[in-house]
Amino acid sequence: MSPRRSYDQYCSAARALDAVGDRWTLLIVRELLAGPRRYTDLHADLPGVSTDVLASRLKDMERDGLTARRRLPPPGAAFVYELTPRGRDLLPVLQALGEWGEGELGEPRPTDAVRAHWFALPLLRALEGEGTVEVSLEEGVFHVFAGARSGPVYGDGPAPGEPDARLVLDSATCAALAHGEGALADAVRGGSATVTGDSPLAKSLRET
Amino acid sequence: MSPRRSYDQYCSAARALDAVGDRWTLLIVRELLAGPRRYTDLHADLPGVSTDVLASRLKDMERDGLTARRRLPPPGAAFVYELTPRGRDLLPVLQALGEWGEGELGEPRPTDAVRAHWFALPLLRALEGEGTVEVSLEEGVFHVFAGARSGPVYGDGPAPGEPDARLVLDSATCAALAHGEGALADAVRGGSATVTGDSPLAKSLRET
DNA sequence: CGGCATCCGTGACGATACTG
DNA sequence: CAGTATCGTCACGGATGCCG
Repeated sequence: MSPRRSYDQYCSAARALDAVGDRWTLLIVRELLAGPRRYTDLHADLPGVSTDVLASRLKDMERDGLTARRRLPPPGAAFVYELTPRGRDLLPVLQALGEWGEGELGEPRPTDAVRAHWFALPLLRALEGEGTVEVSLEEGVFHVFAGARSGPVYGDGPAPGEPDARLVLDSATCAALAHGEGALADAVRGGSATVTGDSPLAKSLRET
Repeated sequence: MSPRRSYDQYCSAARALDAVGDRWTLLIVRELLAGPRRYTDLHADLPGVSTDVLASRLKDMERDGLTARRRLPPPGAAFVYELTPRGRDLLPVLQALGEWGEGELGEPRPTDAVRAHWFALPLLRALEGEGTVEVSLEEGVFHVFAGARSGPVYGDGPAPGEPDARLVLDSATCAALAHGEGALADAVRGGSATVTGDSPLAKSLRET
């Protein structure tokens, strides 16, 4: 079960760490920000987590109101885990961590796992406006819902329906995007990125 | 030593958790945001941490560039630990955690430790402008440096020198401040808070 | 006395195997 | 597919000891 080991400090940050400070918990939230996921999918996208720890965390998170367990309607009646609004509110925490962590990211190490939708978190900060953007990296395709107020924040694979903009670039450019001003415009000019679409969002992307 | 257990994921949030995801690490950062502290002071303000874990975390954090160990000039030549700029950049992470954690804070539990300067983190977000504010709670006195770009972000005890504003309130009001609009103005009107000072910062406090 | 290092019991973690 | 069971290992928390 969860932190029966509380810090026992009357401090909101310590209370937050009581709930999400355990190993893997925030990474599970990162996965669920992509929408409802099955146990096996979570396990596949969290290399290194053991089955019992994943099961234990999911129980804790449900008890603490971060996630809900729901049975999918047939066919394919499986269980999925999804974030509650309270759990979704952890997005700023993950963004702050991600922003800080970009300073340590560097090049991928040989031992590093990579998933395309992990680039969604830093990309989200760089996006102004609202709309759906589909992003194609060599590592795979994902999509982000900029400005979404409920439901998934991003997702794996192509966007459901026609996106407001399509982005084709390499992962290095995608990582650089979160950092700088004009990085995308420069990348487009340099040929290492392509923006497709005529929505306001696509236009603003070309100018950023 | 530190996370010899890396998540091994090419993701900036996971990298951040590699560095600061260990138990106690972020709470040590919270303490050091108040300025340089000695080992014994850290141990006193982090009830529950064992001596060896504290020593180990401080070593890890120094190795990872989050903190520096410095010898104080005589008299009283002791070692102090302080944040590097890189470590200070974790402030947004702690603020995001603190903001989220306020939803779980509630009333102090009998087992909870309390330190006055733990209220500085949520208060900082509520402060517009720049300047020094001295805050007096029943639990003690602390001060915050709003808009500080280097050096400590807050501190225990009275402000060094004359603050731009003085605040007298109870901890419940202080906790409520971070949440709402006009909370401080209402508290002043209701008599549960007092603002002293004629600086622009004090004026803006009275109006917020 | 401040600043750790050592020892020890308990619990959390990671890997594998197994079951409904 | 979705976990539970088992087990070895390591991290944590508490106490105590050492050393300047």
